[in-house]
Amino acid sequence: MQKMNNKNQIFIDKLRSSGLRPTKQRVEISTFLFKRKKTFHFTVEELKNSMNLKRSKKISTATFYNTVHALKSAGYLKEFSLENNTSYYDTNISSHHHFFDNGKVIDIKSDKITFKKLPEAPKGKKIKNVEVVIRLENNN
Amino acid sequence: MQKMNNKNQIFIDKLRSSGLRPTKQRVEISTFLFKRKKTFHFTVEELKNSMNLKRSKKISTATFYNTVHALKSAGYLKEFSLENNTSYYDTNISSHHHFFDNGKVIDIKSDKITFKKLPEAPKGKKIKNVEVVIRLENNN
DNA sequence: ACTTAGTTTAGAACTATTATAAAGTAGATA
DNA sequence: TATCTACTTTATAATAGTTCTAAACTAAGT
Repeated sequence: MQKMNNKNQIFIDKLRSSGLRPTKQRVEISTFLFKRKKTFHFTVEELKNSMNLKRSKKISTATFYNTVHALKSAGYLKEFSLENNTSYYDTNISSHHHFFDNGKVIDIKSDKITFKKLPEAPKGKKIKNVEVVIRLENNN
Repeated sequence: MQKMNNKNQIFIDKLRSSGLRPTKQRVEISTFLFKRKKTFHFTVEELKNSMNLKRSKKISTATFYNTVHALKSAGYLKEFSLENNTSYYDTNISSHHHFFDNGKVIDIKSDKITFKKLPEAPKGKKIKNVEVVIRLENNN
C-alpha cells in the first residue's frame, strides 16, 4: 500500500494491534470515525453515504459492513438498536446512557446517573453493564 | 361472527373500546397474548409460529403484524429492540426494566431499581420514561 | 518481484417488515 | 333475516437492512 500521511499512523497501529490488516478502506473509515472531538452515532447506511459522497472511487457497501463489524468486535464501536430495527453504532465505547428523542440519540455521561437500588444478577450470572435510556417527548 | 365462548368477552370489549372490530383473528390473538398469568415477550414470527402450529386454518402473517401493531397503538403492547434488529413486544406495558442475557429478556419490576441522580431533560423536552437494561454475562 | 492469505467488491440471497388489492366479514339498517 | 358497506383478512409483491458468495485485488512476508 502507498505510504500514507503520518497522521493516520495511530489508526494503522490501532487496526494492526487488533489483527486487522490496515487496508486503505479500513484506515479511511477509522480515520473518519475516530478522528473527531465529539463521539457520534451512525448507521452503516449513513456512514456509507457521508463517506462516499466525497469520493470518486466509492467504498462498497459490503466493506462498510465488514469494517464496522470488525471495529465492533475489536471493541472500538458499540452497537445499539432503536425501534426502527436498524443497527446504530456509537464511537463512545465507555459505559454511558442515552436520551432517545424520536429517533435522535443524545449521550448522557455515565456520572450523570447514579442508582440508589439495583437488583442482583440471577444465579450463575453477573452484571456486564447497566445502561439507561431516557425517552423524551415535547413539552407542550 | 359466530357467537364465542363468553370467557373471551373481556377481550372483545377491550378491542371494541379501542375502536378495533373484534374479528375472530383479533380475539384469538388477544386471548393468546393476554389470557395468562405471567406477562411475556415475543416477536411477531414467534407469535405466528406458536399460534398457527395448533390451527388447521392458519392466520396470515399480515394479520399478525396488523394486529400486533393495532394492539401496540391501543397501548396493550410495548415494543423494544434487541441488537438482532427484530421487534420484540412485551405484554407488560407498565414501566419496568430488563435483564438482557444473550437474547433472552427478563423483566425487572419497576420498584427494584431506584435512582440517586438523574439528568434534566434538554430544554423544551420532558422525560416520558426511564428504562434500564442490565446486560448479563456468565459467571466463570 | 513472487507468493499467498486476507480483503474488497458487485451482486445475489436472505430476513423482517410493509404495501397492495382482491375476497371476506362484522355489524348497522331495513 | 336480507342487504349493504366499511373494515378486515389474505396471498403476494415490494422494500429495507443486512449477510453471503466467489472472483478480483492487495498487503506484506520471502
